[in-house]
Amino acid sequence: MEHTQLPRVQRLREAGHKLTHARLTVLDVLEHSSGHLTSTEILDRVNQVDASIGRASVFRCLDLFTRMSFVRPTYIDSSVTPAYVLLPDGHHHHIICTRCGVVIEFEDCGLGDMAHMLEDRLGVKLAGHLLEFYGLCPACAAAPAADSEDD
Amino acid sequence: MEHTQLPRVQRLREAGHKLTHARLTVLDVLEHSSGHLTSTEILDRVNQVDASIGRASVFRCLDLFTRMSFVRPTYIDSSVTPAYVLLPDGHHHHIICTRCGVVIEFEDCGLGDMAHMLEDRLGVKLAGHLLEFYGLCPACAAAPAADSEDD
DNA sequence: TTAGATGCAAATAGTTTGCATTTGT
DNA sequence: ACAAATGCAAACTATTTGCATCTAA
Repeated sequence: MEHTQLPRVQRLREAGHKLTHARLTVLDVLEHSSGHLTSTEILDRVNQVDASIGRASVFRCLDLFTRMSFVRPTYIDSSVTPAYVLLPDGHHHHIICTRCGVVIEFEDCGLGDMAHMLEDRLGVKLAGHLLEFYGLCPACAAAPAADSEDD
Repeated sequence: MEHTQLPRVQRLREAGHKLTHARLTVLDVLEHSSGHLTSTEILDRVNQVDASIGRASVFRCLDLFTRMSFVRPTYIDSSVTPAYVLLPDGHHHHIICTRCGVVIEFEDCGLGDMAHMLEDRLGVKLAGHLLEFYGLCPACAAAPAADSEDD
């Protein structure tokens, strides 16, 4: 299992954190994910890769990564467990299919402008944003409806 | 304890839900809050008002209210428990101050256009979206830095 | 070498469920 | 009156902690 040496790894090191196997593995799992995983899913995938990594360590990683802004726990639906959204350096956001769960990423978002307008109008100083659309992916949109929709 | 007869109560009734004491109390607590409370805080306040209301009912209310879009569970910081943010009637989004945690709501978002463009371009069918900006509220932006920005 | 990080498993929290009873309509 | 909702308490799930050991630097 090779751990892609992305900037995040550098950031970890520069912040004085050891580049341990557990951390690299969790990071790897996150970076190879759709961008949205619950703690349970992460736990699961990490253990698939290396069953010797303890649950506690995974949570500790998640906590560290949240603190380092690698990731942000979010509530997508009313589920009990938060989804950890990997905060990308670049600006790509996603569309989550509410039926099959597929995540479609897109980069172009006009939010830079919007952010500036908000800063201007509200006096805030914005640093980042999270944009997610919910709906049906092309496949599910084409498939015959199975349940009621909500707007 | 009088329960302010806001539209939400009507909405409950119209959706065919009974206006029970538990529901009205939880709603009341939410509506008299700063706008974001954790389940534990809600539980707590509800019991302060009426200790006979069970925890389960509070969770059931929270669930119902989430489903009715009265409230949205959100992660403000990396805390374990979600904060239930009371959603105003209109379609709106928010800016979360990463320093003091205040939530500033705004309504105007050009996402309708963006959504249409995405539907067109990607073949998806969008139903909703979540937009959150992170940054500093006017007060925090103005205040002298108190601690390091990054750990 | 040495402090920081880990894994384990037990302890805690947070949330849900089943069911008899109560309550809103 | 009747179905929906409740309260209780037990069942569950998710997360954290203490501590001896291990490992990255």
